Amino acid sequence: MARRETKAQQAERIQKILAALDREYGTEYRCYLNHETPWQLLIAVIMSAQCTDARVNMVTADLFRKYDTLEKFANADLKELEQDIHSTGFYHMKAKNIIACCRDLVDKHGSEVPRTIEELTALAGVGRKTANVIRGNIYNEPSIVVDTHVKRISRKLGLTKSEDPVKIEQDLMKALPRDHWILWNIHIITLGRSICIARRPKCGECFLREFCPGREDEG
DNA sequence: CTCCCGATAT
DNA sequence: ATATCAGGAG
Repeated sequence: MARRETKAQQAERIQKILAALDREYGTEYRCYLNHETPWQLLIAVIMSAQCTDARVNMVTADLFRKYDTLEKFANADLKELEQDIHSTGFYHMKAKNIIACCRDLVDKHGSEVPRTIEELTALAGVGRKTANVIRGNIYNEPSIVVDTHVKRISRKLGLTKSEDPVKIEQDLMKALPRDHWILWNIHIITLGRSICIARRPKCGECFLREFCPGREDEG
């Protein structure tokens, strides 16, 4: 039976992982979803569900020119918006949610994007993951975003054993220093897109290899 | 739990 | 053909 690593050992390993990520990717936050305003980011994140950010950016390039105000989204024609965002997938639900969400922003929030988890998740199409993206990116609130990459890679790195996003978020808050919470998400996405790819992870060329209990030995 | 769903890589 | 993509609603 494999010996379990102690708390101190794990803390030391995490420090090395964070240092390697900072060294490789830098410490400046960057957003992969193009936007100029908070409400644009909110709409982009709603559309990013089960869709690549590159695809969302292709759509928003035209979309944010056509609907250049929050009010235009709130008053958009459903069928027309469905066609406008068709290529992001799940377009019936996303279009419906975007309109309902923007109506709520206009009617109940003075056309501003709210700050709290409760207010954000009360919006149509906004779950915990989207709410945490807004809190971290727009309001600079320390928050852990658990998306598909964070879930997969945090599990591989042995920072959580859970499948539940809320539990993963809690585990990561305990494991990671608060000042790395926001950066963890974007660093792990960067890693997950280039090296720790879901279908075929390139463990042989991963700079976290020696710190990763989930690495696969390739022949 | 199921369903939503197109685009892309393998 | 199949897995995967900055998930969320019912």
